[in-house]
Amino acid sequence: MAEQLLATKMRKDAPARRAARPPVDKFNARRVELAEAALATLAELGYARTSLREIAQKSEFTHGVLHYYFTDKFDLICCSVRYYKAKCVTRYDQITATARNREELLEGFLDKLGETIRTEAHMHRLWYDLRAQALFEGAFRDDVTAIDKSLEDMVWRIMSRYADLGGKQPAVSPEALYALFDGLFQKYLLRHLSDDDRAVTELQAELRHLLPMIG
Amino acid sequence: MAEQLLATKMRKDAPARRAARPPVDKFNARRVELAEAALATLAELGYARTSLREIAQKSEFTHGVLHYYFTDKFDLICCSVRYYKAKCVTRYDQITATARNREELLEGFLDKLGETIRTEAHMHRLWYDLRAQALFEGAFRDDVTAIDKSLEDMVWRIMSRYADLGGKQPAVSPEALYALFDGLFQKYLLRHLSDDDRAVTELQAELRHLLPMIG
DNA sequence: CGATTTTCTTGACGATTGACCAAATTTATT
DNA sequence: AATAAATTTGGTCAATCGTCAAGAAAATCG
Repeated sequence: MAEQLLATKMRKDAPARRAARPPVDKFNARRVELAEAALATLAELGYARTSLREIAQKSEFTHGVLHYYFTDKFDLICCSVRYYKAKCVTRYDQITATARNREELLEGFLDKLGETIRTEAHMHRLWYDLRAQALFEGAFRDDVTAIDKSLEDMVWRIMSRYADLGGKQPAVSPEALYALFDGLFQKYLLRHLSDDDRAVTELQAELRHLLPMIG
Repeated sequence: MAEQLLATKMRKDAPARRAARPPVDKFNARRVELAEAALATLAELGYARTSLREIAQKSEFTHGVLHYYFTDKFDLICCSVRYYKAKCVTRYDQITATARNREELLEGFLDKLGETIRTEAHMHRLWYDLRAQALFEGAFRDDVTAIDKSLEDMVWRIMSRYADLGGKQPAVSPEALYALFDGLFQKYLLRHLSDDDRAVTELQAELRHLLPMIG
């Protein structure tokens, strides 16, 4: 899972012993544990109201330990964002790989989409929050851009397979397709979080109507 | 311009004299003035780092006056958001009304689009920031949803006219069209703010290729 | 077991925040 | 001009922020 990318802070004595086996990435394991607490806090409160003390409270440690594992708040949040990425981009791969016809792929995709918007709405809103922060804070831009690309690829894999199962080619570019999906998802996520019970169903209906037109 | 919508706080003696002519909305005029300062601050710093003192510093007043015209920070920001709306949604109406053929409309639209993303990038990123905040803070949701609808209508007016000039009908729903435009704009705005000089040109190229396919 | 290192807690710091208020000032009314 | 009302100032308040350092606790090792 490319833990190496998460290690932006090194323990002081790391270079001394390179082959020390068991505790090699106990350090990084704890970083990931704290990053998870950070993600949970960010998803609940949003970037603007997330403090280090709140994050620590969601973990099993006190606030001081965050500065032992991370150089500062940016380091922690960037680590969280990178960790977040890995959990998202393979969400539909199983369906894409196993679906045997267009119907199966479409309905499998819409099911999974509905499930994630219902059960992980807070994580999705966090993504849109962080992407907006990247418009202001340059420190987030590389990570956000990379995640955007991963999501674009993910959407393209689904659409390519869908078109392929119909012997067609997608009628739009990968970036236009992702823009469309992303824009729709964002809109219906807001409706869902506003307690609109029809939001998920109508998003699925919109996509069910849209996909056959695209590929 | 429906200033009434901006008046969420009333002066104490307002009900006493209804027909008092000149100072009727001097109160609201100052609210708007402060809302403009708030918008400028939000566009520069983002929601997360915008404080009342920073806003006051961008105005010609001190921070205490904000609590004279607004009940609290939410009241001020909501007022700013409503004020923001009026400035955006008519941006392309002139071109839509005067264009005499598809080419003229398309190029006029793309010109205006390029101009606004270049000169008003900070205001655009503020919009995406506030829309993300609405995912967390219910107090923003009604205003954000209303603005989203206004923007959807704006995009639909352009597309309808464009299709009409070609004797066609738009091939997608208004919401799908807006989702597509919004998603693309958001992506290229990030690129533009990341000092990617090709961002605006490539956004225009993408849309130049896309519009003829839609209507 | 004792020594050493790693990990974690605790409390403090300077700065900043939104909110609030009394007094000073300006503007309008009589 | 005198009075009243509206507006603005500037300071205070309690709360909270990120950061840091000193030392307790736990783990590791000779």
